[in-house]
Amino acid sequence: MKDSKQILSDHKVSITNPRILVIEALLENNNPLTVDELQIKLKDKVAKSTLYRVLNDLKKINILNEFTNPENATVVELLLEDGSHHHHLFCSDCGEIIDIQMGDEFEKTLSKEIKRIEKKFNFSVEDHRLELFGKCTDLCENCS
Amino acid sequence: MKDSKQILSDHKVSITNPRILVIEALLENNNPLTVDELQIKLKDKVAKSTLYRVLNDLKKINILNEFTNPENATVVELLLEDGSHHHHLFCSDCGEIIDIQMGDEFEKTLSKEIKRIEKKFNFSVEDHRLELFGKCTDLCENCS
DNA sequence: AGAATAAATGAGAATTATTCTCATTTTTTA
DNA sequence: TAAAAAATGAGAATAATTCTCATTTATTCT
Repeated sequence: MKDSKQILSDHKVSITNPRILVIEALLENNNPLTVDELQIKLKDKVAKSTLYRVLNDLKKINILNEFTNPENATVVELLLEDGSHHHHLFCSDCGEIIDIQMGDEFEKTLSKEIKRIEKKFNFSVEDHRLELFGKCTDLCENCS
Repeated sequence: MKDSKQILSDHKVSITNPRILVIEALLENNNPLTVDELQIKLKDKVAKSTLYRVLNDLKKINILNEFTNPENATVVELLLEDGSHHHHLFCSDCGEIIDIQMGDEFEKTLSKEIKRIEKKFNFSVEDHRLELFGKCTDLCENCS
């Protein structure tokens, strides 16, 4: 597992306990967590206000990805290596969020389409996000 | 323009002034609106609590699509015809949100990938959403 | 059409998520 | 290791959304 202190010093921000704990909580999970879930994991270790502040700090140094689940709750995940472009799969039964990688063919076709959209709307597209919604069929204990 | 009363009666819900006003406000715009923008449009016509209630009513009858913009503000749009599958393009300068249609090739490649993902994660994928983020290059008056 | 019933509304209170304030503590600087 | 700078915790403040309940509006049933 990556070293949270190293991550912080690499990004030239001070190394504090709350930051270490938040990063470690996020590293423990392979998949994204809602702020709620994170709060529970860090109960009695990091104050709520500090948790939000630390999340904003991590956003500022560009190692935190923030988005919302289908219920519009905020979800966060660490983004450590640049080469890890991925998307998300949401289960509407148990709420689990899974990181997925799409094949090269998909990303290539998407790039082509993006070029078309850029011309059509005179836009410069800098990033994209794909979300898949469904149900995890009887794999997980939450889904009866 | 579609008739808001017709829409409501088609869905067997009672026809009330606030509902008509909300639907008309949404019909006026071709593109999605944040709840904020909608609130401003309906100022002094529909109470805030009623606006939220009506939005929930429209969600229940499946004619409202709700999502969030990159700042996590809630965005809504009417979904009237079933055949209008589309995605969204967000401008980070002016906040505009534009409906976009992707070409057939893209949607076909995506379907293939989705099948692969379904097998890999033992999931049943029911829906998907693609979001593109960028800047509208000097087309709109908000973007200097 | 009109009375009775059911549903929806408005105003503001309650709730929830997030940000802010400020006195204290921790980290960094040198 | 002392001084300066930055971060923290606790709770207050703010913002978005939902809830409550008395009143109004729409629907149903003759």
